[in-house]
Amino acid sequence: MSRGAVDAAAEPQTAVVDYAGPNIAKEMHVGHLRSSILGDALARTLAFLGHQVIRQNHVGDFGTQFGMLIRQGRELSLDRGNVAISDLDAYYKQAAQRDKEDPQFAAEARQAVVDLQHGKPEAVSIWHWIVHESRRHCRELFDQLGITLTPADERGESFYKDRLPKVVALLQSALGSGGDGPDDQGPDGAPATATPPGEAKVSRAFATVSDGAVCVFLPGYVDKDKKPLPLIIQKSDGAFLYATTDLAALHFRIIENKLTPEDQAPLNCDWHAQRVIYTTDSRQAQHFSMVFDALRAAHWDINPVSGRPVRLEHAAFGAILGDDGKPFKTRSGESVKLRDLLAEAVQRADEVLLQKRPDLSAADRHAVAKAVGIGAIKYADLRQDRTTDYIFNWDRMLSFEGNTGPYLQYTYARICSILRKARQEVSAAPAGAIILTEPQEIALAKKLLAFASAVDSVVRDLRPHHLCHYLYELCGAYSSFYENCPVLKAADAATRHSRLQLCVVTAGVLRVGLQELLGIAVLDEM
RNA sequence: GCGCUAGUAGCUCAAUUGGAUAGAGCGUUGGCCUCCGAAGCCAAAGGUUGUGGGUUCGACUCCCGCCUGGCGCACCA
Repeated sequence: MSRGAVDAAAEPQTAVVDYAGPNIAKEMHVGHLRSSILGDALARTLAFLGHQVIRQNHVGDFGTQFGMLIRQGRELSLDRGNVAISDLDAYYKQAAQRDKEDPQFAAEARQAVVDLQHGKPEAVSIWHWIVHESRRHCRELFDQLGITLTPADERGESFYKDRLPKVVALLQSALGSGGDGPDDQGPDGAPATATPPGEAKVSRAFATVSDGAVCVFLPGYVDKDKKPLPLIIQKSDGAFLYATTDLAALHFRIIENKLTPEDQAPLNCDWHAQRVIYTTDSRQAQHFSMVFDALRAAHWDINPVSGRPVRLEHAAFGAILGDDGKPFKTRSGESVKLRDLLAEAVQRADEVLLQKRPDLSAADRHAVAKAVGIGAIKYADLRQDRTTDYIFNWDRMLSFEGNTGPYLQYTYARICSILRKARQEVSAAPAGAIILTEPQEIALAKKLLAFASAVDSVVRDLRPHHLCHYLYELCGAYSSFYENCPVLKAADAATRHSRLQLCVVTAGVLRVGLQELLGIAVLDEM
């Protein structure tokens, strides 16, 4: 019962899960929570079903903000290898403050960007140091959260920087006009290009220059004045943008599939993605819609191996709100640091355990508190339909009652308790049939059989809350069974054995579902 | 203004994608520990699914209008 009777997918796919990583110059905050938890649950579930999953942490590590950070870093040059950025936010704020107030600092910061982009060793060295420290910080939090991202999964903006000019050039060539490429007219009659009169001759080109910026015009997108809305891939000053990097990343993941000598991150398996999933908040829905459409228009969405279109999905999610229904912030209006949030969860769980389990040693209690506190946060997030906003409430998620992480963990621990006792009493586990007579036994067995379809709906719709809902109902079915059907004290040996088997299977499904698929730790005792 | 999204019990959320009497938890009320972990179980009360039309044998779900909230809409990510 190691898989809960779930078969591997008939047609395994190569799927990229892009966790849409944090901006590396700042400390991680509550805004990164859903992306990490959701992306990881999806990656874990896809992998469990036998798909080849390529996890990607697409960190923001090459933006203009690095200019001032590098400039700031120059003053910490002594023993840089031993200096840690203990508080990235403070460091960032300090740099931003000086950038604002000190014109000379700002000028040097701008120069530092150029230095970085030209590979000047001094700037690159400081950049490496900042990135290294940030990476350490991220890894620490991912470890705490039980996120399966590793350093090898990290490809940020810097990874794609050398590919951006080529991407723009390719999109500017006639590439998109071949075959059944985009028409010059959108379906609603809107022109597919907004090329100024002087440049009208490039109308067959796919990407066009408008107001000095390289743009891709796609049918169906208009701005406030009903004029065609471009996807800008190169600014008028020559700089590249988020959309450029996303297109370059998609091109790399689907088509390119090879490294250059400069690339730092390894290519640990054959890419050529058949499915690409982004977990970012819903505000970016239009951005991804346009990027995907641009990719399709360029025919870059065709997998070179299968010749079939790649499944491109934006697993958008809503905001985390405070009790007042407004974005979750600290009392002083700052964004909540992820580190503080996790610490508070563990602390609160520890306080509850102090009441419930005064017999535990401090060390044991803390270990349980960690699993319970982190699990509570993750479950509270995953149990909600990702597309909607939800209200973050400590008391609700940690109440240990009702549809919460702790309740599911508790149910699992209770089963384990029975199994421990059974092993003590049973010398040899006899093979035998499961006999279903009591209504609670039948209900539990039926529930167990529904596991596979719950898992399936997670990857079909990218909705882990279906699995949460299922696991919660399974726990309810088990609890009813537990109340009404004695296991260890069953009337006869066959019934006892049968019920023990039901316990084993239920525990197996809970362990797989919670721990392996959702990334929520289970405990034999709590 | 245009687009996306949401509105379901006092509160927080579901509803297997159009199926039978709209389900849970919290809270409220009442039961169940000499019995495998009561962080549990059983039961009750609580609904004109924002609103007005339409399609359908059948609508929380699909279509149209309206109301309310959130978000987005040319060189940020």
